[in-house]
Amino acid sequence: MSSTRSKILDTAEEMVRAGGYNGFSFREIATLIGIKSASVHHHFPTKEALMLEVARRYHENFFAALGVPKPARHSPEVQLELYCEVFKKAFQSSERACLCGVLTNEAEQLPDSVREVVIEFVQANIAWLEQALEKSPNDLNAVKRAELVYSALEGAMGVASLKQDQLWIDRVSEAVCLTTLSLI
Amino acid sequence: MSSTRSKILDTAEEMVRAGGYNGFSFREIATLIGIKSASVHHHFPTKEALMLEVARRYHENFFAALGVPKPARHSPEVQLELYCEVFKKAFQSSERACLCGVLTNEAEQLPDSVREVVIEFVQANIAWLEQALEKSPNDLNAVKRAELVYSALEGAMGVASLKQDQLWIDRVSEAVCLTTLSLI
DNA sequence: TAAAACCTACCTATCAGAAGGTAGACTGGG
DNA sequence: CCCAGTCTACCTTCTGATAGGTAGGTTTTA
Repeated sequence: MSSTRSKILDTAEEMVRAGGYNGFSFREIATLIGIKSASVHHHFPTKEALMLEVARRYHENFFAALGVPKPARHSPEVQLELYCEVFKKAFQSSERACLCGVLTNEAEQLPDSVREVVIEFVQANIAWLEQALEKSPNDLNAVKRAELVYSALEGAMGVASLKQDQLWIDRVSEAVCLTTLSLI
Repeated sequence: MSSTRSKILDTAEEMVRAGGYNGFSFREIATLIGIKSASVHHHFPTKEALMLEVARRYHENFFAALGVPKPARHSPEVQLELYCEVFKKAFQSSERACLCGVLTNEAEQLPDSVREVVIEFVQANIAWLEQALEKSPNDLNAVKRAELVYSALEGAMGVASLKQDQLWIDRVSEAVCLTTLSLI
């Protein structure tokens, strides 16, 4: 409940989403929240530990917003729209790309533990989408559809943050909803 | 001509694709090609100048592989498959994500000049796809289709490099070709 | 044609600043 | 008193960048 601790996590998340793992420093976080870098080390001993907790928290929040897929209760259309909504909200919260999307594009230089968390995020997304879309009538199997949807939204979020244009996500979301579920 | 110069560009490109703009240094490039960092500065005075030339070269090579879209001569299907092929080849060349895709996810911390080159790359891709797809029968307009295709392939390339799995691009390419052109 | 001037590509040495991280001391509330 | 939270002070390593020098080739000019 230490408010400093969550301020550190908030600031770190924003900075990673702005410039990646190599784009933030203990000193800068400290300055932004008005403490010294040694105090940040008190809460998170290493950069890897801090990054790890930021990534885990992001994962949790993301899937909390998403909920459990309910293929029995909601149509694929409805669930796909919900999925797109969560990406839109994630973007709106800071006008920046997905934390794990950013980390994905630095994978090779990431500490192993962080890369694993990112991979888990991807797999959790695919699993969610597979369940949500499995009943849609389509000659593409659920895995391929899921991977397309996830790739498209991550890509769209990156471009939206590059161009500072929320409409990119809106248009790609619309296109993804229309095309993904429209095959015979 | 100067082989050192192109070695620097090659090495820098690989390092950026591995870890972004903040993921490479003059010293590391120099060490990898067997010279001193001051000699890298002789060829490229600043990091921004080096990054700029790497990005411009990548843009050129990418569109050289793509060629000019020929909507009169080739069907949208054929051209979309060609487009996916170029992404596949770009991945295969180093098992890494698209240079501009990586830079997209660091946009905020990039020098302005570099960010502009990245934005131009995105716009050139959309323009190419719009031309290639404009004749496809579809109730989605060409812009939305183009943005979906580009977002999906950039996203897929990121995940493919994260998971070191070329099949991600193959599957997303297949899905994108099937769904994008299949509406009434 | 020979000397002077210049250019290219590298080098050594160095800088100031920022990075991640550590040790030890201070402070205020339970 | 204890201890979480913060501080000062510092270390080492790396960063982008600069100054100045050297060897060798080319170009200009007297």
